[in-house]
Amino acid sequence: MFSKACEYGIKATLYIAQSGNRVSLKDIAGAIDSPEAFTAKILQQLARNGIVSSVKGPSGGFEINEKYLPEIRLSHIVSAIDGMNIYKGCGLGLKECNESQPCPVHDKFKAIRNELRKMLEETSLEELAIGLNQGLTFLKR
Amino acid sequence: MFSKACEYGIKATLYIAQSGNRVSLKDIAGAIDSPEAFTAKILQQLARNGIVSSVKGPSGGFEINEKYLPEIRLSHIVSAIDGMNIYKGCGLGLKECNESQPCPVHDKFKAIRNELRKMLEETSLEELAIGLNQGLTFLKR
DNA sequence: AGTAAATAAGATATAAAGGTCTTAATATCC
DNA sequence: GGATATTAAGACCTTTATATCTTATTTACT
Repeated sequence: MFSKACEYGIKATLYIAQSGNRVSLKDIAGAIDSPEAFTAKILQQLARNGIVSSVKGPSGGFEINEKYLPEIRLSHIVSAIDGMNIYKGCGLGLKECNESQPCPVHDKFKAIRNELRKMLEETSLEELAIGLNQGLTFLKR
Repeated sequence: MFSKACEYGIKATLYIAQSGNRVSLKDIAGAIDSPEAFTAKILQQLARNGIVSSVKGPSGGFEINEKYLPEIRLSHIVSAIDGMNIYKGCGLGLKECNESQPCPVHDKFKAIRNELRKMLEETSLEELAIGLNQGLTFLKR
């Protein structure tokens, strides 16, 4: 469904959100069981997109402004990393595919993709962090 | 959503279904605008899985037994080519993820994936071929 | 100021997906 | 039986995604 980068991105952001304070790359990679250097790349990308902020130097790391936390949705992370590919683009790979000249599965795909989009747009980091903090959900296994 | 191979596989099978008789690789690749040699690979895979049958030699090609046509679902093609990855596997890439120890998006993903599965299992080639034959839907653009 | 601890950025390496090429096998037609 | 048209199979090439390594840059602390 998502790229590996996007999976790591979501998990990393969730870990930062759930921790409530600044955390180091090493902590993040450890907590979500991801390759450290690759995770760094993804966090840089998220930082450039304003989803997390990074602090250099000793006791540096990544953090999320408490104030913005409730507004961050999964859709923000996904589009920062995977772009809009999931939302648009034909399910069968046609260069163009729309209501007037659709591929054979156009309507059926559209319905499902809309569900997915809706879900990603409605799900906030804050909401997901609750289950994590209660020990009901997990970022690695 | 699907691999390129799977996209070509669906389009190729649809073209064969819609044509109603035996068609050559060249015809198929032309009709769905796909690389010929790569399409051949995919058709071989579909033939091994019994979804299409192939005939060698002059006037050979690929065909689908009329009798089985109404029973072929998108899910058959997808699982023949992409395997079960779409159905199972954690949305965030956890090695294990289930009701008792789920990832933070487990339930939300599950709902959408079930929709997708349902759609693929319920959609028959025959059904999709109708729109194609009526010129309402397209396999290339 | 100097040192150490962190992230940033760019170059490089590896693996997987996507795609091509060559040779073999099979069937048709003369 | 030989020539030709087709698919089958396997080796190979190319591109993209995944991952690592190296060298800045920034900041805290002494």
